[in-house]
Amino acid sequence: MLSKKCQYALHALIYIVEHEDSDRLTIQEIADKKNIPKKFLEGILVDLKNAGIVGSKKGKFGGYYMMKRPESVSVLEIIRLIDGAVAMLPCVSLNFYESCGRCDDEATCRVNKLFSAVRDETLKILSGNTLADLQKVGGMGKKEAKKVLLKKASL
Amino acid sequence: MLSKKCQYALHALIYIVEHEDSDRLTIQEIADKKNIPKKFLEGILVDLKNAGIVGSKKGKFGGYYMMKRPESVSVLEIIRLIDGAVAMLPCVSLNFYESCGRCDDEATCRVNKLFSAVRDETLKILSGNTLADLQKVGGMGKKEAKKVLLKKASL
DNA sequence: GCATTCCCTACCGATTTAATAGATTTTCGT
DNA sequence: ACGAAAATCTATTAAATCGGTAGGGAATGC
Repeated sequence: MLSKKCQYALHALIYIVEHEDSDRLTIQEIADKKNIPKKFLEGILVDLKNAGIVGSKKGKFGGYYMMKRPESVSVLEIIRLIDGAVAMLPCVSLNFYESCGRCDDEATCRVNKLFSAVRDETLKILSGNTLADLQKVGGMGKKEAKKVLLKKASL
Repeated sequence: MLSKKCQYALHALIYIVEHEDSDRLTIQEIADKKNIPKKFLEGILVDLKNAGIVGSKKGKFGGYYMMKRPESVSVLEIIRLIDGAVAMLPCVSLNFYESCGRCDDEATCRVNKLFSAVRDETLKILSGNTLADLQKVGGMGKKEAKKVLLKKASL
């Protein structure tokens, strides 16, 4: 499961992308519209800012806006930023690897093999789709959206 | 991430399947061989027993053994039993659904669509492979194993 | 009867999660 | 210069979860 923090981050980002025209969005507005605790969202946006994904302006008429282009921000990078590992086992994680301590040889470990496969399939989808891609599937039906999201992922 | 408990459960089960010939395996032996805290493993095996996956015998020369056939126990069912939801969001979980409270309509929610796709791909692999399938990929190389695991999953 | 083994209930400490509080700094309009 | 509005910083908290332990009880075989 993604943490609430990560879920909030994704929804907040999508909201920001959706409203790129209105050039400053306050924490308060995002919190209200997306039903996120304001103070909690505050910290999330700082993380996103430190990662260079959004920018901010202080003071009156300040607020947040996209820094990177939506088509260059993958969902994967948000998850890794906020939650860390995506893999279901530490010993198959690419970015947060740790030995599991149970198998003496990972190359022959059956569990390792299975969850490596799961990881690969998951990463394909999460790295292959950006905030911009999510915008596009907005109006589509379930089936069509899935097809598009998976096609994107197989590149 | 799977919990340690779930990782222990999978490794323990695989060990039991691998040693089906020696007809009783004690907690102590499994704990030693798989490097799992004995007392912790105790509780795990009770869960697996209550689910009808393994059986046990008390007293001297007692121990654990497989109750269900390895080819009828999917990895998915172990995970659901021990950890619960597999999906990355509560609102896309089939067995542990909860509303996320952020989107007013799940049918049009972009996040929901994306993680539904991830869930589908993940479930295909985890439900399509059993403890017996894991045995088979034991000796294979990475590439070959992956191919087999994914083929199994596409049925 | 005794050793062995599973089984049950309870507990514990550390960490993480989700959230809140309060004070500070920056910025803008007037 | 002033005041309102906004982001920012530091600290704290309450609750839940995780990983693990303790200790006794119950069944079984010799």
